[in-house]
Amino acid sequence: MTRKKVKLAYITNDASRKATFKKRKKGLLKKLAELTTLCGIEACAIIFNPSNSQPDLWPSTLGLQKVLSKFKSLPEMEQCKKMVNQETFLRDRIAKAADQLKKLQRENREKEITRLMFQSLVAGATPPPDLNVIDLNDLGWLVDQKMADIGKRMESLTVNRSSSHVATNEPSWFMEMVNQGGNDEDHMGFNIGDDVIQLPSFGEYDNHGTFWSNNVIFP
Amino acid sequence: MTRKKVKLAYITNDASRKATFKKRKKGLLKKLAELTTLCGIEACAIIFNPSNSQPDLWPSTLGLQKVLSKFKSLPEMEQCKKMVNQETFLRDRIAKAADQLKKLQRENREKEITRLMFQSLVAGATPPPDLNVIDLNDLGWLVDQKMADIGKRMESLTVNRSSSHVATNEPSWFMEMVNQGGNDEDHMGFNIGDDVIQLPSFGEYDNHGTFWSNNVIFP
DNA sequence: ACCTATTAATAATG
DNA sequence: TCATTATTAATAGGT
Repeated sequence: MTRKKVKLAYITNDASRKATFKKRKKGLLKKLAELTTLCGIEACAIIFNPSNSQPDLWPSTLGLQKVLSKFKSLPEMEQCKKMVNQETFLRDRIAKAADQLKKLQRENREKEITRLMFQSLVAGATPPPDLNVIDLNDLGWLVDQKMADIGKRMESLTVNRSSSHVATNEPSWFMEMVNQGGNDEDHMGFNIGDDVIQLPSFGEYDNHGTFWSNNVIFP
Repeated sequence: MTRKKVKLAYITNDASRKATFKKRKKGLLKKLAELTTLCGIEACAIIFNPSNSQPDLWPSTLGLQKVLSKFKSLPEMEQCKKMVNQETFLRDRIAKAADQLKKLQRENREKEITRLMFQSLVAGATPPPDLNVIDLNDLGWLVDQKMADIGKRMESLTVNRSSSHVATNEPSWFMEMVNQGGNDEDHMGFNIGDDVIQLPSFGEYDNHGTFWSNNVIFP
């Protein structure tokens, strides 16, 4: 979980696997200790270690025995309830990944349409060749949104012309376009001659009730 | 582990404890699943849940039984070896905390003496009233160090007078004093009239073999 | 339940 | 192996 996002798969390299095992076992047992302390519960763990023949146990043998006997004293039916198995975990993980994928796809779609919009604004630019109905719909929606934002902005400027403080109801994407400072990463842009036009990123701050077509495409 | 550093103690508030239990149990089991996958080992956990009577188990009952029987089949002696108990964890944690305390105390000492040094440099400043022998020793040592650094810096400037690139053997604390840009936090300073003099922070970059008295005071 | 600021865990490296 | 550091993951408190 650092320097690199680790793939959840058996680590084939012996040294790495051993090192990871050591670190993660330590971290896991620490977590378990914290859980029992924080929540005042009983719990135990048995971790077999192929290179040691003896398993790592937590908590001490006595505590472990206590938990085990308590567990064994439960009727079988009770033991099976509330069971958490690998399948549950995998389903959970897949669902999460799918959610994130969907979110990213929506973001990408938004950025793509935004790029289209600005591309279309450039005088003499070749029109994007392959716009289908869905693209055009989204593009139209986005343009409407932006125009509305600009309208609000103008109104705000008119109303607050004499006041010195910044109006609070400005669309943030507009502010981002105005304030071009800061880091250039993640920004889209295009060139006209030697001028670079910075486009806003329309990220998290652009939450005007998104209604993108890929809500349908990726339900 | 966020928004606030949590104290490792039983959570008395019922709702908080329940929420924490839920979150942490989930995290713990995820870690356990990862450990088994990454390292190709067998492990299990039993977590009793006071509000549910049924314990949370991992992995599925079958896997758990397998691990348990494997464990029970070991001779008692083997079971006890490699045992990790709460005392070990507490000792570990205490040792770690003590180390960090020591480190911080050393850093504080260093900053304090540095502050003294610069205070003493101000013309007409009232001399700090309660300097004992140890303080004076450290102060003298620090002054010697800084003078040596300054000497090196001057030499470096003399040697490299005509070259345009920055000499690499400059003491970093000196560079920090010269380059006053960036954030002001963590810097010490004092005023003369309306001028603010920024002092360097002597943090991690000031590792000229520190030899502070609190090495003795806090062994 | 979800969010995000913050702390904790840890992969890679020396 | 141990320490460091850059990065990701877990999660406390709040909505």
